[in-house]
Amino acid sequence: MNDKFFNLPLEKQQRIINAAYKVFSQSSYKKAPMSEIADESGISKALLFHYFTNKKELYLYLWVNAIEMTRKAVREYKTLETNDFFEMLKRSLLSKCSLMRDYPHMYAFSLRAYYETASEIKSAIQENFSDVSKTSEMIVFEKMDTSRLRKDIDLKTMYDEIFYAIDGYMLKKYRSNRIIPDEIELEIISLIDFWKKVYIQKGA
Amino acid sequence: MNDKFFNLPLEKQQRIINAAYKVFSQSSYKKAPMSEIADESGISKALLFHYFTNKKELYLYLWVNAIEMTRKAVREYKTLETNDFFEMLKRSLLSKCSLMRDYPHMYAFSLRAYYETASEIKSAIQENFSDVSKTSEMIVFEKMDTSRLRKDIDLKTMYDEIFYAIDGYMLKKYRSNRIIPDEIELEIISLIDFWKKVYIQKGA
DNA sequence: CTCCTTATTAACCGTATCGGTTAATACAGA
DNA sequence: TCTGTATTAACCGATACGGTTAATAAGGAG
Repeated sequence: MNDKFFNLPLEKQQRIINAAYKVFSQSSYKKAPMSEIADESGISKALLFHYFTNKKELYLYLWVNAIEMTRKAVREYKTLETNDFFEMLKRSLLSKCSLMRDYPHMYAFSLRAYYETASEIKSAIQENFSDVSKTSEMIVFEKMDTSRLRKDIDLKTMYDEIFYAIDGYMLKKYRSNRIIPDEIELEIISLIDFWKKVYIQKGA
Repeated sequence: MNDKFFNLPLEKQQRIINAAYKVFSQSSYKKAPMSEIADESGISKALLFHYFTNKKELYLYLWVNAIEMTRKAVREYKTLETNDFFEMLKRSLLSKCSLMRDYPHMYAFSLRAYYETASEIKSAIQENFSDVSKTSEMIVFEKMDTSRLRKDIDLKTMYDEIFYAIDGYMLKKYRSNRIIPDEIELEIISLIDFWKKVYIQKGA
């Protein structure tokens, strides 16, 4: 890629990669056209190809960028510096909301990219990701303080169910094209409060 | 459309419309090619166009068909003939699993079709659907026996959260390409058992 | 204003794919 | 062998694709 991209005003950089996140999150790699990304970001296709040598390079840049920014946000929100499960959950989701403010379609992009089947892309993708999600799950389970949680329910199921719900919630938001970080943040917080009420042992 | 389609052996009919459900569930209407549907169902494109006059007609046929079959399955499983919420949920999901055995990609298709933006399609779609999902939610709330449920939690949130989780669960299945009805049925049942344990008032 | 560098794009290229058609073939049964 | 039907290969014009090129616009230095 062309390093001059980084000399662009930050707002323009963001406009371009956001357009790319959007287009790549709505279609598969193969069916997502560069021209649509150019149109969406308000620049010419030629300029887009001036900054990114080809489609594959742009896509992989987006991928690496997404992982990096996610890691950074998780760190900034001190997500793993607590052992209260719901606090951890909250920090994790708030960090995602903050990312969403700058990059509304990054979350959907990541989800889709992980399952991307295009051969040119597939290999480069999956290696660096399985550790991110899998090991973070491990860390959570190791650090988690379970003493205040109900004893009669299976924690793994609870954990899975909560993440299913978050994915389902976000899916609905994306499908209906309502990506409003403030609204999402509020609703997520109220969902977490709901889960706390449900899963924390009475009297604990 | 050509009525001769219905003279085809049922297995072949199903192969064709399943291929169509699959392709239309993976790409938007505009980007889903008829040739892919033909290939996927093992017939020539020309024959596909012989049975369905054009792409739009096929799509709308799939849509009407999906609604009709869903309604039928809900009826067959006597979904609304109980007022136990979890029983209702179970019947509703088991009916979907049974549909999934014949039409694995219908669920994903319906979800996507509802939010389809292509102008040629949009108008024809949304009218007949909002009643299906909205009023069924109404019916559930009207019929629902809440006496055994925990009094300290908000029922609407519980309802929403459960359906988010189911959507999130199914999303994962589709993304990872694991549509195995028997497996899904088992996992769904165990999720429902989990919810029962969580939401039913102790001692009720 | 002139010159030079850099940012930006319109126009283009060859190829692939699209929705849809046509004319010919394979196949069945009488 | 004839006849009607099921099926497809080959084709059509249009469009969209990834990527390039050559020219223009913009900006800053002298």
